Amino acid sequence: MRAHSVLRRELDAEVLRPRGLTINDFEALMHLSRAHEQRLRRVDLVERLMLTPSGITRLLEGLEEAGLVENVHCESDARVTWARLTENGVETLECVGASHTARLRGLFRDALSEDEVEQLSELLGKLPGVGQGSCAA
Amino acid sequence: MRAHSVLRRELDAEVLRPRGLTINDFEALMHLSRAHEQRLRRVDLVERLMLTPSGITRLLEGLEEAGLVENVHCESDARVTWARLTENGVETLECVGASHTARLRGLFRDALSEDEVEQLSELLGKLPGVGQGSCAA
DNA sequence: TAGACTTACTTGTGCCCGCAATGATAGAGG
DNA sequence: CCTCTATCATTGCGGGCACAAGTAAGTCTA
Repeated sequence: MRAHSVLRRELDAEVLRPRGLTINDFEALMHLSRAHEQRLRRVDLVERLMLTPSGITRLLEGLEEAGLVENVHCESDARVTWARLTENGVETLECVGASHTARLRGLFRDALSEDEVEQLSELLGKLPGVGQGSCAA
Repeated sequence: MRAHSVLRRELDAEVLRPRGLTINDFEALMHLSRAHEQRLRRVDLVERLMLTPSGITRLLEGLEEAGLVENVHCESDARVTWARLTENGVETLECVGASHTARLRGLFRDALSEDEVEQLSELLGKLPGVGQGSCAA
């Protein structure tokens, strides 16, 4: 719990806040950029970010307003609306991504060896519900 | 990050919500119960719970309203107001505490061996800013 | 094909909490 | 004794997110 608080605050303050983004904004962009055709359904983001559907709706509202993401409605299933990364979104992610992940790595590397990071990752992965789903960080 | 989300939600939903408490409420009570004379300054709670002063103020507002904590003003330093566990607070903590910590342990024990829990704790403790301060959980 | 159920998403509401600004007290130094 | 700074705490404000309820669309069953 403490570990999470510390890391989250650090990342948030140093890298994202200056650009007006939150950690979840960033992770959403990250997942989109890796997805096929840079687009994902709401439900997919719900699972990947561990938020509720309503949280995702509001998060994407903000991202769309910022011009980083756009809505594309699906032809085969009218219930789903794709969230797709815009050109602008790709660029922003490239700018922010480097310093974000660098900082993240830095925080761990400063404190832990390569092996220890590996161990930690493995241990946390064993916790219930954590195993599946690739993590942006 | 995923690990934290999963655990937190689990604990919150199963044990605390039915009693109208949050995880931070619970941890505050926990720290108070261990403290000398069941009382702590705001700043001490700030550090232990990793919240900001304003967060602690509001949190204690709620606990006081619920009758679990009471304010006692310090004679040697008029700036500080002790937060002290009430009789009612002690009882509530005893009721909730058992099932909460049991569940917490259960979540880890199901997934990790005793040694692994130890390893995990040690690894996380190495992260910057996490080391100092005893954790309620 | 009608009705029941599931799935995908949105909206209203409210809580928790951080940030910035403020007040109040304590201690240090001239 | 009187500032000046550090420390403890609270308040106004806003954002992020969960919960509950609602809508729309797909799927299954008879």
